Amino acid sequence: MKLSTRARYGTKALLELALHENGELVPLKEIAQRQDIPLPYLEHLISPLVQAGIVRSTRGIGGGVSLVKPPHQVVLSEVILLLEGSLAPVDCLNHPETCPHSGHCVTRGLWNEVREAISGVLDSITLQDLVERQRREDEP
Amino acid sequence: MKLSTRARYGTKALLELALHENGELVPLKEIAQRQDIPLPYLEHLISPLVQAGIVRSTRGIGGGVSLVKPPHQVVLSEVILLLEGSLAPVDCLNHPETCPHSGHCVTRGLWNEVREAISGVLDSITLQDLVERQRREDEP
DNA sequence: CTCTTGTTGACTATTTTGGTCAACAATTAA
DNA sequence: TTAATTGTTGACCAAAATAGTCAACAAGAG
Repeated sequence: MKLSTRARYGTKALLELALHENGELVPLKEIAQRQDIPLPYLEHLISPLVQAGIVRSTRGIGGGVSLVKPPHQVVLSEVILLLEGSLAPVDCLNHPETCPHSGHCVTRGLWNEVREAISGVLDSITLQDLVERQRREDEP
Repeated sequence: MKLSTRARYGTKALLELALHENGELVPLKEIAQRQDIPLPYLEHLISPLVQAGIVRSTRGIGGGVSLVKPPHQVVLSEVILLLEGSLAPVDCLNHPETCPHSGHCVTRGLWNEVREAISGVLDSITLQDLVERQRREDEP
């Protein structure tokens, strides 16, 4: 039940972007340094975020990446789903056909409740929430 | 964020035991067959459950395993914690010393909320609940 | 046109997971 | 007491997932 580094790194990278409010471009190199992420690995994490329309990018001098939407519109469930592939703790929730017992499996119902609990939390938190927590952490 | 087969198989095995109410001994071979678990693998899953006092075992002819406590006293969080090693989606929750930022990391707080959501569900469900769901599934 | 920065795909290394095998211990029945 | 049965343990192995690297390329800016 561990989160992959993709999800962890990706979340931290987006938080970093959200902290640069005005849609300012931030070079991947800077994100990599500030969040301790290997640059070539970060490049692979950013790519799906760009394709999903969460992040936009510009190349060349002064280039970098930034959020497309304001932080309060980026919900974490969307992010984790994208980076992790799924929020389900077992495959049979997304692909019932892979298990012959899906239709009448009691444990499957259990894992479904776990998934809903996870989604519930991640649906309710946005990048803006993380930004505010960070500010509270930094200043008082 | 996938559950290991250890946790999935283990839960199914315990449910199987809970369905044999009276503390009746069930051979591992039977559990393995009914739940589609490789027998030698199941043996390794049962072992920690025996050591944790959740299951007792008897060898020899007519031997097998059974629950130590009645199903309503076996909480799933205990089981999953045992088989999975942890309910935390990231290691830094259990071992803050492994990450230099633990003390002031915003994402860590987020993952902690996820863990609490998972625990909340698993704390509230016992083997007896699963048994009842199974009965409801079987009979009407 | 060259420097910088992002993009892509192939590749590799490491770790985790899932599973097997064999030797052994305990229990029961013949 | 011996043989069959069933659980126990530890070593071992294979496959898959994960994490990470490298190199070639594309596109902007000076």
